[in-house]
Amino acid sequence: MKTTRARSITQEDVAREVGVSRTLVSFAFRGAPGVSDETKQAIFDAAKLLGYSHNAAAADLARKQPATVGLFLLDLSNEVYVDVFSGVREAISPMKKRLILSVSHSRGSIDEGSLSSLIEARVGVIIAATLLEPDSQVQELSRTVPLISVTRRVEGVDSVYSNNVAGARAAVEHLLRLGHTRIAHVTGPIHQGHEDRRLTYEEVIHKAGLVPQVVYAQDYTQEAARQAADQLFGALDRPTAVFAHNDEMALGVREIAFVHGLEVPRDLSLVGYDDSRIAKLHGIDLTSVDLHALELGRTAGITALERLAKPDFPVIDRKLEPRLMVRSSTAAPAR
Amino acid sequence: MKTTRARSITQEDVAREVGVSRTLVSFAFRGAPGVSDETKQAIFDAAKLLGYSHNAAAADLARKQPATVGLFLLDLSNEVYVDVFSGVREAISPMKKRLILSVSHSRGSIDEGSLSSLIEARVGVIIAATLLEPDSQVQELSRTVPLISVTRRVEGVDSVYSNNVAGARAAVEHLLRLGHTRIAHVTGPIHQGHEDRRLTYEEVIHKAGLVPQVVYAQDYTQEAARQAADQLFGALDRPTAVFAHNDEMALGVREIAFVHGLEVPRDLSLVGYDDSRIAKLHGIDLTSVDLHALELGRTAGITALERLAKPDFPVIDRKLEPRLMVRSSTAAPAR
DNA sequence: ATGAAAGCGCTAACAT
DNA sequence: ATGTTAGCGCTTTCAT
Repeated sequence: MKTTRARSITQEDVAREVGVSRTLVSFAFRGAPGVSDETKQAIFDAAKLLGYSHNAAAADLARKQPATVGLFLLDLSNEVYVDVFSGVREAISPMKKRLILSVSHSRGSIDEGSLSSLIEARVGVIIAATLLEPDSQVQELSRTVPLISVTRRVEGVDSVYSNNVAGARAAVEHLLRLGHTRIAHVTGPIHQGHEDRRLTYEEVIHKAGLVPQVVYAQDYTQEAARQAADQLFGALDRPTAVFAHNDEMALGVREIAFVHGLEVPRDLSLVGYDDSRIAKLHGIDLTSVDLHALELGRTAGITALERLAKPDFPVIDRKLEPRLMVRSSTAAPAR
Repeated sequence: MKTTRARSITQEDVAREVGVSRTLVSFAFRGAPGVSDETKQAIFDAAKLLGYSHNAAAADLARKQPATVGLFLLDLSNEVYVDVFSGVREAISPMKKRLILSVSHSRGSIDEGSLSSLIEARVGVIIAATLLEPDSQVQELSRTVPLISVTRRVEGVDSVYSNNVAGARAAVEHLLRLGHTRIAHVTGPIHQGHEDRRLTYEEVIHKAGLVPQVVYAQDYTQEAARQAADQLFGALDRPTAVFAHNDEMALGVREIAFVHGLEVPRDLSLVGYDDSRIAKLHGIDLTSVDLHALELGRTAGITALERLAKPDFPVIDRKLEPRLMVRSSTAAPAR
């Protein structure tokens, strides 16, 4: 039943069928002015008849400047990135830009291939959420292709991000206010540009006259957090509260705490970050910092469009303010 | 600080720099035989020096048959599709195929654009999870480009799917065995090829001498389910158990049940479908049918590769068997 | 091992 | 309103 797909139907074929030049066909398909309604209709009819479909690769090649936005996402199983995607698409789809997606292969370490696949696709601009590379590499990349860094501010590079210092501060202060004195922080490996939450945690804890306790997981996923947090709950003076780098990690901590017989919030207060849908579920009710991922995506999309239009515009820097969402995963420590 | 990006560096530039023909450069980059190690090295060096990067659009155009796999995903906020993605990539990445992603715009209705964007990108094969179009349209599409339908069997089209009849039967029979007599089913709109779960539910319920109660939500999302299931819990003889089309919808039902003051499983037993990570969380513990989404993706990836290699091979049909995962969201009804 | 040359399907001046 | 023409950057016979 498979028909042989020899040579594909081209605009030339359509032109011949209608009896016009290929230019008209090209014009018609791009809605360019200067084609009579009559011929336009004839062209569309013939195209449908012949089964013509536009060849984006050829068009991209012929066109001088690319009409494509590349979106790099770190990890699809973290809902934040799905939200960023939705936001970007929302912002971009009204324009006639194509959006091509690239998802990182590695969840906690540096990833080369995903970015270069975008570059090879000759996108006009790359929106990247989240880059783990050091600033210098990001800056270098942005010299090759216009780049919008999302969820992370990079000096000299268009950046759309959330105020992580404010978010982390709100989270930790919330726990302090509840009366916790042994508050741990669970995070991923150290990467430049991703230290605000941890550093703020350490600072606030210090200022309160307490001792910070940071656990580094292998990456930023639920699984890694679960594994890393295990050590936390074996000791006698285990923490009574944990501030996790993100909701996924908070969920991992929550699972392993349960394995140790600890209930949230009775035995352990837990704060996440991202305010994902899961955090809001009854039975999870995770206190979390909302960084407005969808809005981050929208803003990044708009920024990308602006950058595409004005390559020489000064560096754009957009910071959103997060919001602590208090739920029942946090409470005063048992005494 | 933005440097002007005039004309991009081409193989021609590299060739000139090294003092060879562009053929050699092309050969070198594709690892084609017939280039001395010496010149190959010189070419790579020059490429790096000039900042050359391969142009995929141009290559695709010049190459006769495309080396790209297109993947269509219905909804990224449903973890099943993220798993399918992971599986597909896992299967495909060892080969040198590129993978391009397209995510549906509409979550519960038919979506034209996303598929055509894949066709316009001239992919060699499309893996689609999940297509909502009627069989006839899917079959027609598969005549344009080789198509692998995932999570749904379509006659005459390569299909990789799970046995939904067995899965739904296991789910409903589990509830019957617990003693439930008022079991409702919450699902999305009626689409050809997506009725196995509902039909099986109805059949099993009927055979048990009970009355089926089906609620149709606007699409297959948590939000839609929440909204649609509201009516379920107002009535006096409300169901004591709900079998949802998927985990997302089950979660939606769970939330609205809670709003009505119902606890799971005390007042309501709940069965989902997909066995996503959320289902496994402590506090959620959702009984669910595992359809092995990751494996579905892997299998689809392999199938796509096979189809690419042998366009005229007979239609491939691969069915996986699901598994009911019983957790504490289901219990005997209160009496 | 290396090179010359044709052409992939399309866009975009530039003509008419 | 319509047609002519010259590429875009690459792959790929076919020569040498």
